[in-house]
Amino acid sequence: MKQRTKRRAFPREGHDHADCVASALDAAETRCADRGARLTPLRRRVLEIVWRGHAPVRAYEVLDRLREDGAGAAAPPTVYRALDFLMEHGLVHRIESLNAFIGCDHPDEAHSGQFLICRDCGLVAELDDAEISGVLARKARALGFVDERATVELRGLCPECRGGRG
Amino acid sequence: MKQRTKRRAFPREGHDHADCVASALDAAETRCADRGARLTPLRRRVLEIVWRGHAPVRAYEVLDRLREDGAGAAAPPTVYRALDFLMEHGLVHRIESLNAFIGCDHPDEAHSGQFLICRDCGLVAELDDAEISGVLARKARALGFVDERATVELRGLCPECRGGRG
DNA sequence: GATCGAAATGTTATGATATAACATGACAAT
DNA sequence: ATTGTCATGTTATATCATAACATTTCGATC
Ligand SMILES: [Zn+2]
Ligand SMILES: [Zn+2]
Ligand SMILES: [Zn+2]
Ligand SMILES: [Zn+2]
Repeated sequence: MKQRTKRRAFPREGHDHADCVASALDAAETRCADRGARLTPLRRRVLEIVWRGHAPVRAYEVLDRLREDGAGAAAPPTVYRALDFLMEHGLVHRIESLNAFIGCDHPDEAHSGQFLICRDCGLVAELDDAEISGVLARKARALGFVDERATVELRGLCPECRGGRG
Repeated sequence: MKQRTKRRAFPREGHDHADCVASALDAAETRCADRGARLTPLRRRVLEIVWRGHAPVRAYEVLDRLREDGAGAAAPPTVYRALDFLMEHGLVHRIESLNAFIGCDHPDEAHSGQFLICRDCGLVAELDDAEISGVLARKARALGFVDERATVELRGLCPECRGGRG
C-alpha cells in the first residue's frame, strides 16, 4: 500500500485530512481490485463518509449524509450493507463500545485492530500490535480457548487532551 | 471474598451452578455492605437473573424474567438502572460485542475484565490477567494515551466446543 | 445485442437496544 | 411530621439493526 504521508497514532489537528481520505480511497480501490470485489459508487461514497475524520461515525450519520447527497433515496439497509461490505474487506472497523465505524488506514491484510478512544475529543487511533494480539492468543490458548477475533478497545485520554488538563 | 468452590475459566457442564449463584449473591451482599451501597431486592433479583448461567444475558431477557415474577410491573429503565448499579459496583460486566451482561465471579476490586466468548455454545469466561492489562496500558502509554478502561473480548471456541469439531 | 443469472440496491416494515423526563414511593435523619 | 435523598414506576421516544421481498445493474454467454 502506498502511504503518502507518515501516519501517527493520533493525527495533528491541522493535518492534511484530504490526503488521509485520498489515501484511504486509493487503498480501497487497490484492495478491492486485488480481491475481485466491486467498490461501487455507493460503497465508495460510504467509505468517504466514514473517513470524514478520525472519529468514529455512526450508521445513521452515514445515512443522513447519503440523504443530503440527494441522488437516490437511502434507508438503513443501504448503509448497513455497504458497511458490511467495507468491513468484510477490511476497509472499515466497527467500534463495539460505541456502535460506530471508523476507516482503517492500513487495510493490508485481515486484522481486527486495537483501538484507543479518547473520551474527551472522541478521536480514535488504531493499533495493530503483534505483541498485544500475541499475548491475548497465548493467554486464551493456555485455557484451551482458540481466539478467532479479538475486540480490543481502550478508553481514556489522548495526548492532546491529556495535556489540556493534566 | 469467600470462594466456595475452585473456579475454572469455563465451568463444567454438570457443575453445581446453584453454588455459583449463592457465592455471587453472598459476595454482592458483602461488597455492597462494605461500600455503603444498597443491594435492594430488585437489584438482588436482577443480579440473580444475570447469574442464570455462564452465558451473557440481555437486558430485555432480564425484563422478561422480572415480568414473570409478576409482583411489580417492570419497564426498561428498571432493568437498565439495576444493571448500571451492578456494573458500578463491579458485580456485573457488560459484553460490548454482544450488548449483553454477565455476572462477575470475583467482584473484589475495580477491574474491567477480559472475556473469552465461545461462538458455538455461548459460554463466556472472564479473565483478569495483569499481563494483558499491563501490555495494553504500556502500549497505549507509549503513544501518549492514558488507558482508563479496557474492553477486551475474544471470540472463538471454548475447550468443549473445540473438542467437538477439531 | 438479446438473454440470463448473480450481485447490488431499493423499499417497507419491524425488531432490538437504550434513554429522557417526570411522577411517585420508601426510608432514614432531624 | 418534615425534609431530603435515593430508588422505583411510568410514559414516551430515541437509537441501532435486520427481515423480507421487489427492482435494478451488470457482466457473461449465446
Ligand atoms: Zn486525517
Ligand atoms: Zn485496521
Ligand atoms: Zn455456574
Ligand atoms: Zn469481573
